Amino acid sequence: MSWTDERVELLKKMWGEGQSASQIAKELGGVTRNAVIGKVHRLGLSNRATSASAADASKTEAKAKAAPKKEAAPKPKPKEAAAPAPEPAAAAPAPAPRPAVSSARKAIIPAGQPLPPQPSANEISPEALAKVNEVEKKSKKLGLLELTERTCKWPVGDPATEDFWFCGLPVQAGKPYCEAHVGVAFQPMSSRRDRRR
DNA sequence: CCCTGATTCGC
DNA sequence: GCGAATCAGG
Repeated sequence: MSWTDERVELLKKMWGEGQSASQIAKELGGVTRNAVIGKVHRLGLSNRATSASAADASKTEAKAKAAPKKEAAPKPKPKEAAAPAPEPAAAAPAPAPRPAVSSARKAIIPAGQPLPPQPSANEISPEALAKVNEVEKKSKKLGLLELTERTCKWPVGDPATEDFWFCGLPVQAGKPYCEAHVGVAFQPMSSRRDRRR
């Protein structure tokens, strides 16, 4: 397969939509994700706000620091070495559905930033709960000793009885739970707004 | 081990 | 230009 105009267009489209290289490769067919990534680079469209790229970006920067950029180091007062970053949401893990770009090195963010479909990541969606309910049906019912790094560790049932097991479904990226359970495990905001008395 | 993208380098 | 191999990270 070659990179015809149409295929490139589809590549651009999907990449812009935030699809992963493997997904794009699968959709295109006849190419591997490596081919897709390679093409993406050659096309010049690269940086997309992703965790991997972000982490790698810092590495790359450190490695090939030839660009004459000024690292802003505003430290007029050498009193405190480390600036205490205000983290009000310490209690809530709150995984941002939209990973904001840590810092645009060079205005690389296109104007029409295509955001991935984000229905409404707020509150606990009934769908998520239903999903969990369904997941529990086909959970692998693993025992504690059967859990591995990539098995969902969501407990199901009553630990005091025999009706207790762990979900055990495959997790993906370093998360402790499967997709469904991640949805209910991490709830950015509580349904309670303000405690009023 | 599953996945992600980034980079390299022979073709 | 292409992409497999490799690298680096979650």
